[in-house]
Amino acid sequence: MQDALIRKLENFETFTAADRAALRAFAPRTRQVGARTDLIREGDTPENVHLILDGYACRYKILPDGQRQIMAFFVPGDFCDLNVFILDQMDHNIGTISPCQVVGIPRQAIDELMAQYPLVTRALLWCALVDEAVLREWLVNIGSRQADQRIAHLFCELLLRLETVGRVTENSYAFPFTQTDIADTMGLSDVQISRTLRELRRLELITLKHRVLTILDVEQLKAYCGFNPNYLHLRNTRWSGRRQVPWLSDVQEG
Amino acid sequence: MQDALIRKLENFETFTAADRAALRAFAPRTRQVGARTDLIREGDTPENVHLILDGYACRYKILPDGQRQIMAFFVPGDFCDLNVFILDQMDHNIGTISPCQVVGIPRQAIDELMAQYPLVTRALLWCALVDEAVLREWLVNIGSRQADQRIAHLFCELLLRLETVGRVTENSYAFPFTQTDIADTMGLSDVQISRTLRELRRLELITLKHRVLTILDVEQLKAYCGFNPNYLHLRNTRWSGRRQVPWLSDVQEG
DNA sequence: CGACTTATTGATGCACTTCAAGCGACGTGG
DNA sequence: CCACGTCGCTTGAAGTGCATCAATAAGTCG
Repeated sequence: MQDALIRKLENFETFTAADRAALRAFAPRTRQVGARTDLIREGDTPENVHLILDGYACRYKILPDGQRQIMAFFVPGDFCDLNVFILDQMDHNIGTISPCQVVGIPRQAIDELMAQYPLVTRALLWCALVDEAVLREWLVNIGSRQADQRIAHLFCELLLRLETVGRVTENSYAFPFTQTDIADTMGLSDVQISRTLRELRRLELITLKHRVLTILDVEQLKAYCGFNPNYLHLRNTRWSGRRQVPWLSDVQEG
Repeated sequence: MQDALIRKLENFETFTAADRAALRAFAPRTRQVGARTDLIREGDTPENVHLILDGYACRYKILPDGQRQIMAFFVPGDFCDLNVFILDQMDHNIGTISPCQVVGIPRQAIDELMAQYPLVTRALLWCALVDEAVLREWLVNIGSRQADQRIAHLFCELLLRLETVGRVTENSYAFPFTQTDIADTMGLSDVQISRTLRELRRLELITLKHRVLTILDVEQLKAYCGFNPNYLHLRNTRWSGRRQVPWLSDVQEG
């Protein structure tokens, strides 16, 4: 349950027990953060790196006219600012969506970790690159797809990302976002999100109630939005496009 | 002229002569590439890192329906894939816009450079983070601004980025993009680009002819689109948002 | 020079926004 | 316990920013 990060990283790299132990050493730093709380704000000088162990968070900017644009979602196992923390000043905000368990790690601790554990270093680097690839795909999503495919694409992406950290059961996962959150993510109005969800429900592609999203037909939803998972650079999963490795399937238990 | 990279990096880090020499050592690998030529394609396994010494290039994806989405512009001094090259497989394409001078650097050479020159390493890391910040801002741009402000924002960004590598004279810079290029960047139609440019010309904010863009009133254009340069994380320039340092203003000459 | 690409302009259509009203769920305080 | 306000969602009606289609003009290159 707490090991979302290790699970995710082991998608890229096969760790030794020492590697895992080094990562688990951060566990005592875990703290609980309420929903709708900023972890760091634009203009702040970043001190700690934030790791989400449980719950959902996001990266966002507020424009002069008050408009909010969400640029990333963070789910369990995600670092919010592994890279960003080297910059002198935050150019955006990071805040929680739902209540979260967050680990704050001093940058020095990260440096030491990287100095000692090359496999972990490689895996973290890989993660950072995948995060950037996701950001690129979001640009494609907003720039090139219309509302219904845009939202369907997001649902597919979250399914795969949450699956790698064991947060999916029978194609269902927690979905604490409001329609306004989705709107500010997709560059659409909240009204349009409502209408689009209605359409996706009508097509029997999804259900969404009590903050739980269920994808009724994954293949059909992927086809609907032209989802290509290559940008997630997954390995060892049923979605990677590579040969599935059966002896890793026992990793899947939450 | 060839030292766009060093100029850009010295925006972040003060180098020693040895640092500069190490960077200049790649110069012999320079090759000329024609306009509209792919440097690397989706599906390829990346070998070399590409550095643009002269000309403009871009990062893009092609969707199943043939739609192109441009995700980044590269100008002199930019690495196209400093990060990406660690991934197993390209999830997008990189191609030139205009004729370019490109340096192809084996990843091993980058590793060696980083092992020996910590200042250069820091500067390259910084660059990579700024590139990601630019990507985030593009998402904001497409997601939250309407056509005219979107394009104005791009013009402002290019002005600053090109200024740091000495490619701007009297608020004019080379602009080899077609209107279709801009359209595929902004998630708009090429017709809309044409109309928007007409509007920006009418407002006497810009002129654009013979592939040269001139910004007639920088402050007004910035105000027009609400441009905030903080995401470029510039130092030592008249745009940084920090107190201007008068004795550095001589840097401005192209 | 002729062939092709790029840019411009008008007419029409549509995807999405904005505005507004209503509704249910939830929490708070009297 | 109910009254009340707030928040999130839904739905309709009207408006608009931009897309699409199509024709012409201007620029570019072998």
